[in-house]
Amino acid sequence: MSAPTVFIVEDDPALLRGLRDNFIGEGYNVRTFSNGLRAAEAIAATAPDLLLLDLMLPGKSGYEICEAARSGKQDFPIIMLTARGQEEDIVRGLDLGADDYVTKPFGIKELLARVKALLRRRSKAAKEHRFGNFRLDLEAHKLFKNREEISLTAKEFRLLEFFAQSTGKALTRDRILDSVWGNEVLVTDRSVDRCVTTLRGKIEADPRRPVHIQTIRDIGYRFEIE
Amino acid sequence: MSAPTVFIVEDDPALLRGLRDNFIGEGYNVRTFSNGLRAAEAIAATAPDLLLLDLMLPGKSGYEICEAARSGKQDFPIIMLTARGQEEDIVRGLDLGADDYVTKPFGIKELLARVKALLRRRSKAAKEHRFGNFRLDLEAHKLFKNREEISLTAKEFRLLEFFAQSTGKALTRDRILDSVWGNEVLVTDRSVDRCVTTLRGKIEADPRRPVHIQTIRDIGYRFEIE
DNA sequence: TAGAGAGGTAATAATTCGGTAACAAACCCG
DNA sequence: CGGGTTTGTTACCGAATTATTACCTCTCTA
Repeated sequence: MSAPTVFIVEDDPALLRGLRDNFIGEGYNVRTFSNGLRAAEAIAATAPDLLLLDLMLPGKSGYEICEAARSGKQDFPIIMLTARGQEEDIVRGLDLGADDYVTKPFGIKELLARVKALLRRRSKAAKEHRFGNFRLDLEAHKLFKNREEISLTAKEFRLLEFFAQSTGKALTRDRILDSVWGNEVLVTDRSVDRCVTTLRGKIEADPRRPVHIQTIRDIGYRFEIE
Repeated sequence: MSAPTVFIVEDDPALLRGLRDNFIGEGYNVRTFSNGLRAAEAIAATAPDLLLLDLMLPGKSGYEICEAARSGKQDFPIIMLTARGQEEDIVRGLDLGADDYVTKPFGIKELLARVKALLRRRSKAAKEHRFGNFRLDLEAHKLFKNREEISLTAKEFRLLEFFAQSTGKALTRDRILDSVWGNEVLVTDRSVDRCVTTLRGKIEADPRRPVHIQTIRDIGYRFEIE
């Protein structure tokens, strides 16, 4: 797993350098910007894993960047940097979808801790899914029941992965086909059913009474952790 | 949609009262605790939507509460309250799974903004309708009476959804047929009645005296929250 | 208070939907 | 190529849902 990429947007050169050095020292990949417009472009091109954002910026305000980032498909955590006492700014920033903020002057340790917490939250979920006494390891591309490995075909794996990341939500067959089968146009609804059947055979104690993959008649399926 | 419930754990009585008043003023449901043990019990019994947690507590430390809450199945945001300058505490708290912290003394507006941001993040996805002590979860495609799930057929669900999003309005059978049945032209008015009957059986305490689905003679029906 | 019209509902019938077995096509290895 | 595996399709069955019919009840009005 490669180090997370952090974008830092800050117009005070001294502070920017200090931040960069510290983050690099912690092993992050860092890109720095002192201009809001540039930052916005870069973000649009490739989303960072986390954004550290000064609110007062030349070029484009932190608010705009924050808003733009949130309105798109990208979803990465944002930490705002503000001067002390700008409560209104804070409220507005959090309203726009920032995840956290730090007031200047701040302790670097505190900031690094917050960054770490946000990144951990994020990445923890991405590596594996747990349900019942199963563990779906996305990195290894394997499913375990307790310690024992259960072999899955590629389709089954992708279906299960999709289910797991949509836990608790009703999913129509169309939605499932879109996400799991993609644009292989030639596929019927019943293919989903069939794949569900085989999956159930592997992960349900009693496939007649499924616990994890529940069918919602007339709608589709819903995956439950237990 | 009912107000979120916030638990506040704080041993300074003056501060606790101030917090409670402010949160109630914002329309939250509030439960306060000055003792860690009590708080932990209450949390185990019913999870709040958000927890405001002082770290230094009699009975049981904030860390323990935080850890316990995180290790269980419950997943609600936690905001820690700390005295200024306890950076180590902050790091540890965030590591244990807290989502945010505020250092005392803090501005109440700032705190409220953080609370709002965390709750919004959480509830963003959860589309639902509430009425009486029912909750219709559109995403999961489930109906709950308090904690208990009530099973609905697809038609019943769509009918109820339509009712819920037209709360308080008189609805003719034609209108209902259009919206819920769509263009399946072959359907009689009485099918609506029939479906209403079964729905009433599931959500009305006394179906003879319906509270939620009221009939308007000569017109149709009207859905009421209570 | 009787009668008419409207809604409620039980019973029944029709229909639709999902599960799955069996077969076929595609794919993937060597 | 050729066997094995995966994946998709078809067809059929059983179960659940849903519509209809018919009858009953209630309410409003004259």
